[in-house]
Amino acid sequence: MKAPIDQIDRTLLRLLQQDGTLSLAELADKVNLTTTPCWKRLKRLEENGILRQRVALLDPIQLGLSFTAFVQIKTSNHSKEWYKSLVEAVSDFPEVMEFYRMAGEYDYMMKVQVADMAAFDQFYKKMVNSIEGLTNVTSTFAMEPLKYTTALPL
Amino acid sequence: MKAPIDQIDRTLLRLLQQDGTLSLAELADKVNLTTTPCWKRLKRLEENGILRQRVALLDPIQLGLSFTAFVQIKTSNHSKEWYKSLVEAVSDFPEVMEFYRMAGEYDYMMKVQVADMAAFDQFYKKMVNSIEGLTNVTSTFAMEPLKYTTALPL
DNA sequence: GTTGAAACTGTAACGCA
DNA sequence: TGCGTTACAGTTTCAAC
Repeated sequence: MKAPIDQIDRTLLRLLQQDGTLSLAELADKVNLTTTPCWKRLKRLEENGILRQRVALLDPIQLGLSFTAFVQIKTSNHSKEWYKSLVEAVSDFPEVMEFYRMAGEYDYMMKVQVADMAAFDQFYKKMVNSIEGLTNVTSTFAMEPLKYTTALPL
Repeated sequence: MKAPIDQIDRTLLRLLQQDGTLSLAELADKVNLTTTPCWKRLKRLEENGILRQRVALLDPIQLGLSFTAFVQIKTSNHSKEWYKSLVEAVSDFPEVMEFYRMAGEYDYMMKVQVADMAAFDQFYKKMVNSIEGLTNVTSTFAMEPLKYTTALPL
């Protein structure tokens, strides 16, 4: 069940997180296997959830969603119930692309992707109004994206 | 050359950024087209760079890379040359998954993905030593990832 | 790890509105 | 110009070796 990941698996993962269109034959070739054993490895990686999903990445600029904001939150309520409702509420916003519970001064941080400042303002009001118990909310804005990758450093 | 994106295109993009394994026939079915026109739309979206790439998303936990840090940077050097060398140097670190020039107190922010605090410390030293002109570097750490998606809110 | 065969997919030429 | 029909080549999937 819990088969360890060897070098070949890692290479396959590295290749696929860079280019998900690689065919089985191409992948097999790059790791010096034939298609079947390569295919079995991929199946296993999918079953184990190491290969979580395959997705298309889109261009935020051409789609008019190039405004990135980071919202940091402080709260005085640290109960489990409040936490659960917060996570649910925030996760339901499609504009929130990342959300973390943080160490340090702020309790939570989220990355928000929207069209422009006006759209962010709308989002902000919507969010703050729908969540009780926030003692401090502060936003910072990205002026220019310099790097974005989904590839883990394997 | 610059064909506008209609509702069908948007639906295709929305579907593919959620699940990149959908076949042409499935996609065509969901937007009430046959495969050929659907295929032509996808080709056009790829050519225009709206559909930028297809990738596999991996599980950071199983790969032992579940430590997320945000590093914020201030600089006194705002020359173009320094900026260029900074962007290049930082982008070359595979641990840096996101990097932004920011408005507000800090000039730059990056998201760093590594194994653990020890690995982060190593990365931190490596980075700070390889970049001149940083007047202030501060790091905050994620204790728990609550949401992560690559899907733009279309 | 290999072979090979069946099912499915992507690709493109061709007509039709 | 955009869509549908059809056919062919390439790919994935998987059983048997």
